[in-house]
Amino acid sequence: MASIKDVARRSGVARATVSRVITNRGYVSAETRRRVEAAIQELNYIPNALGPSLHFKRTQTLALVLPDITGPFFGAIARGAEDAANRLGYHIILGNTDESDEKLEDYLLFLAKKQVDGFVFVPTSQDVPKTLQKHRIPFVTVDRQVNDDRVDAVRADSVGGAFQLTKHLIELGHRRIAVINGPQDVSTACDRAAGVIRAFEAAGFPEPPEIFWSEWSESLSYDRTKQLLTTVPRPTAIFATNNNLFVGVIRAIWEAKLRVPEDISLVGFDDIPPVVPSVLMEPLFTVAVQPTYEIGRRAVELLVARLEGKDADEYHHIILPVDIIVRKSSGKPPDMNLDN
Amino acid sequence: MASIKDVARRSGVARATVSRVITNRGYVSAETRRRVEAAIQELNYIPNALGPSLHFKRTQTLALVLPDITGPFFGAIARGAEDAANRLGYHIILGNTDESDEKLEDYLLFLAKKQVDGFVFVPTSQDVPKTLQKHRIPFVTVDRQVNDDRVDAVRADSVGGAFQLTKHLIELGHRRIAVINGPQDVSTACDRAAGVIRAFEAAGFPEPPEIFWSEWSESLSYDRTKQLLTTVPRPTAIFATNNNLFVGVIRAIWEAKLRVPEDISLVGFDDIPPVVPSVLMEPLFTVAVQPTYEIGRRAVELLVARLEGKDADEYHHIILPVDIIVRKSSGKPPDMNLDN
DNA sequence: GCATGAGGTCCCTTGTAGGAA
DNA sequence: TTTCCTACAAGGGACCTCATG
Repeated sequence: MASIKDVARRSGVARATVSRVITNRGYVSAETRRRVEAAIQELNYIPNALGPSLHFKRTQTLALVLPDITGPFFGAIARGAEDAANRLGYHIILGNTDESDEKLEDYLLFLAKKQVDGFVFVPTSQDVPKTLQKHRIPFVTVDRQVNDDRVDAVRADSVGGAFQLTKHLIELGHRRIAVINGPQDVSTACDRAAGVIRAFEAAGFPEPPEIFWSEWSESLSYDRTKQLLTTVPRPTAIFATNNNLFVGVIRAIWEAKLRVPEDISLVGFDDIPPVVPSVLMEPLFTVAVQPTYEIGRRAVELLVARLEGKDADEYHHIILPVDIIVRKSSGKPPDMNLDN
Repeated sequence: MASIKDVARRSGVARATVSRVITNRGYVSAETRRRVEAAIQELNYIPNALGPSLHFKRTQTLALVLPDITGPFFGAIARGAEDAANRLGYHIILGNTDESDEKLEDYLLFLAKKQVDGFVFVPTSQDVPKTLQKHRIPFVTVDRQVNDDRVDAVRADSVGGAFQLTKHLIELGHRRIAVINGPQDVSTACDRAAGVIRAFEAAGFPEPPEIFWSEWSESLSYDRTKQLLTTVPRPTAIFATNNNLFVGVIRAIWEAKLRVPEDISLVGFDDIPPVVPSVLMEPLFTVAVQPTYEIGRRAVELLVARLEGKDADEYHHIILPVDIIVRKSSGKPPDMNLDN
């Protein structure tokens, strides 16, 4: 690989002059510039970015570490992040944690060694990872919160989304609403539970609804829902707090041959991916949709702003609104007349 | 950020000694090692990988450049690639091209400056990108072919998949099969057309089926299918050669209120993502499924093998088999009795 | 003031050569 | 001789100072 030295020799100038040509700084005569550019062509010279990185202590590289790039939710976040990074002159290194704390710490450490300028990551626990804490590397959390306010964070309004969905069910007349939720140590699950509870309080109900905590797992959700359908009286509506859980619920409902929404109403967080047009799905699902692409985009923008020293002392929590899309999976409860 | 120099000063030894402690090479007394390790702790020292990268001309970083990380096909490829890279001690920088030649070249050039060790990319045209050709940077193409055999490549068996699907339709009795295909300058589209033609030849039919070339676009596929349904006699089966096209076909069929497979049979390349369990979809689709995760994994393994100098003169074309999953969207043609 | 060259320093780490105990 | 450690160069580039036309 040709280096700046080779170009200098070939064009008969000093290294500094080549540097001046490339960076477009300082005085360079037209003739010299021509000769240098010719040498660059002939040698197929590509400037080595490691030099400047070493010099400026900047690699123009960010790390994006999330549970799993496969799937529409984190996939779209990644795309939003990559687009923003690209626009701002950065590149993105990707890491998948599969929700493992250990894997997350591994990535953080290795990528810190590689001198990435900052991290965008989805927390796998409530704690700020040690590596970041110890080494004061800039970062932005996405999707989930950590138990420290002095961080930059971008996430969707889980509380609001859950509140709206629940309010929607309540307004339709539902009282026995079951919530199939994620793990208790993940902030999005807690927030969605909080939104449900708030909606019940706002409606003046004395008792909060039953909330089932587990993993973000389709099969656990399926099992739980099957069990739930045997209780008497049966819930008139089920709220699944993410995509995976929702699928488990749907499967169980389908198998029980219940009609939606005539026998039971369903609402969920995160939309069904649009690959299969919704026209194919009966019923069409009422959901809260998170602005995934925006989450990724805003996270990178926030991180880059911090890297460039804006608002050095302030921490930003960006909470993006979710869209409530009311479709056909939610309707009046079957026992409305009995209930009231 | 503390550097090796700071550690050396703090522990009262030379830089090289610190290096020996870190890399576990050469002679270091137990006492010196202890002192150095203490200093590393106290200073929160993280070795800067830019140093070794400069020295060894290796960054342990690969680039993955594909059309769009969003969506199940490239998403799974990315995951397979990242897992393999991680296992082999590499990291992955991600780029999205949106099928643009220009964006692809941009990424290649910028990432070459960053000294990535090699590229895995999805070609956006039949030509090997200039940057790679000129600078002899190792690379592996995935999914699509380029018009040069002297490259490493990993892809699924499009010809075979299309052959099998078509054969399946022919065996069911179909003769008027329409193929909704991608652009003529993308190898996967050509290969799938070739597979269809080969199946017709194998069956001893004099005429090949009608193949409609366009973009990988849902809406174009939708338009084309609507038009197609007005022809007399109507095709008895449609083969959509990728996911997007398939969705367009399905939409058009749905709107025309045709029954599948009673009125018309449908087969497609790439499965519908499993987020919505197939139990929800009527009918269940007959498809050729590509081993996406494997494609990504094998591509990175192949690239790393080349980087490490194995088989320096040989080029590997890895063609992975596709799974034909026969479900309910394909059946006997409605006019079977008339036709025969 | 303009245009360049020469030379050095810095960024960080590693490998080699060689000195000292 | 063996063990332990230091000094130096190299790797690629940016930038700065001086000096010289």
